[in-house]
Amino acid sequence: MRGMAVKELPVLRERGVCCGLPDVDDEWAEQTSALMKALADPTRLTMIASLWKAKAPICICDFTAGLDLSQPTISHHMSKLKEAGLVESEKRGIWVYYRLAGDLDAATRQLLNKLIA
Amino acid sequence: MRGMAVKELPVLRERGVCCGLPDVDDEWAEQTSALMKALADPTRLTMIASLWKAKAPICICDFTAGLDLSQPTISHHMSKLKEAGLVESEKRGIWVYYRLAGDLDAATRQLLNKLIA
DNA sequence: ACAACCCATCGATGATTGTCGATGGGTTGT
DNA sequence: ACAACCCATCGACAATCATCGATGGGTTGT
Repeated sequence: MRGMAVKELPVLRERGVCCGLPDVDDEWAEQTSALMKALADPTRLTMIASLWKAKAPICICDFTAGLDLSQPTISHHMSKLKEAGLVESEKRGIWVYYRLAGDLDAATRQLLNKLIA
Repeated sequence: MRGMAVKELPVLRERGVCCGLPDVDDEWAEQTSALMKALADPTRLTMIASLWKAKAPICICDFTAGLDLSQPTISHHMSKLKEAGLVESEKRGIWVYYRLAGDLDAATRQLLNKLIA
């Protein structure tokens, strides 16, 4: 049975004619790629993983102190995660705490679970 | 119990001092973000989803015909997926067929499963 | 041999992105 | 009131990226 599918690949085939592709929803692709973009950076992944593991809000000052990047850059990355709907923020005095968004849909949660755990 | 963690967020806190962040492996972040980058495009996501659903090799000419992009662009995207280790290619006559990589690790497979299904 | 076709690569271009310094609003302690 | 601190935003800059036209190697049918 090994390699059976490979053998069935047509060597002769009418030129200029395409068979159908499986249906893939454009909107799904657009939304999902937006989520992937939000996670397509080591710093943002580290932030998300930290919040995931901590299971508690984390002051952004801790990221600024712990990650080797400037404060505006840290703020910028967190802003992207917020824009993607992955995190929420809460101001306490002069500090701002971030946590995973409470209304994360189950699919995204399972995705992060596979990704991080 | 609701909101308990929030109430415990410190309003007073020694300035200039950071608590520890959860351990997040740098190498994990780097590798995972590379995978996310490969998936952070609607066209590439559509390609991966098509191959996933088809469970069979697909001629790249079908992508060129089905997706509204130039042939070099399609080739470029598929090349990125190949570089990321997500797909393999095989030449049959004048056609090139692509399929999901056979040596995809279980974690990546589960990830794609959550992502697509 | 030749024309037609598939596909990868190259070079160019406009858009997006990651990063930082500078700035300013908001809060706290003196 | 004032100084010190946290943080978001702005402007700038280099790097990366998505896209396309042009080109060329490889394959097939005439």
